[in-house]
Amino acid sequence: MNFSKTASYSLNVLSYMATHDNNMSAAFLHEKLSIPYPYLRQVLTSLSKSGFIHSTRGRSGGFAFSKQKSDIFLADIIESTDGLESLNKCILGFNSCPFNNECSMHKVWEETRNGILKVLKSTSLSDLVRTPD
Amino acid sequence: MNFSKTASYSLNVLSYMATHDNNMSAAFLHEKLSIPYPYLRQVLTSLSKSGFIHSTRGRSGGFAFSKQKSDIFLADIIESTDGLESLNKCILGFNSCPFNNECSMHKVWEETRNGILKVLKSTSLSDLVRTPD
DNA sequence: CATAAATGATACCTATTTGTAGCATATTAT
DNA sequence: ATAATATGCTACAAATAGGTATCATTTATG
Ligand code: SF4
Ligand code: SF4
Repeated sequence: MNFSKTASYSLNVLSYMATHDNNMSAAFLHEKLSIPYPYLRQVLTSLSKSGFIHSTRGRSGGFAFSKQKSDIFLADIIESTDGLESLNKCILGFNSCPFNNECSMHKVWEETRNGILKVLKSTSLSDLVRTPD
Repeated sequence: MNFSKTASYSLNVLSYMATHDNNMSAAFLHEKLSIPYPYLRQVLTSLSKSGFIHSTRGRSGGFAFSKQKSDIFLADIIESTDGLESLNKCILGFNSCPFNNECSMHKVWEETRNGILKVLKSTSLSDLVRTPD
């Protein structure tokens, strides 16, 4: 009942970058966020390939946003890592529903997941900014 | 962003049993729910050990509820499989929050997860019954 | 130019989850 | 009694997720 580590690390990295701006190296992010360095490298590469950020190589290289922070929504980040399909499954784990979509969980779960989706789709990285340390 | 297979299978099995009553064998449940038979066996044993159901061995054995269906809440089932702690983590994946618990996701996520918890804690197996096939 | 500091790419290892197999034991029908 | 049909137990295998290690390439700086 939570996102994968990869998704969490991605949110973590991007939200940190969004609130501190400018170019950041993997080594710096590793130090700040305590994400295992080699794993973090992979996550950053993958975020680059997804188009959220881009890299510059060489001595003072690192990663920076490729798009406006206001154009990157949390749902985009989850979509690129875990996918969002899981939010459309029966919470009881049935593949074919024996209750004709009418058991007492159905509606309430539908509303909950729509709520989650709505928040993820309407919150961009620029919306997160509050009191960064 | 969903429960483990073990948790889903457990919900699936128990909700099926709740709406069809009486003693059921693993073989029968396997046929009805298409859960891999050996895995299902393990799940059923584990649900027995958790006290939701009990088994009787031998030729006409199988599994039946040990408690009133109205006393088994979905939250109990999730607790015994995946645990519920995951619902208390920062959605952005921070261990120590750099936003002083004030980023724009915090409150909304808190409300969402409290909503999920509330539903899981207030829905018992007997509440599920609707139009079983 | 040489060095240091960065990413690109990729192969590998480890832990967890999911799924399989087999034998022991219990109970019922015949 | 014996066979059939159950679960108990437990070891193993496969798939996935999480994490590590290495070397090549790029670029700024002295
Ligand atoms: S009605 Fe209940 S069992 Fe059927 S799909 Fe909806 S949540 Fe699942
Ligand atoms: S304020 Fe935001 S980053 Fe901090 S714990 Fe809450 S959700 Fe996580």
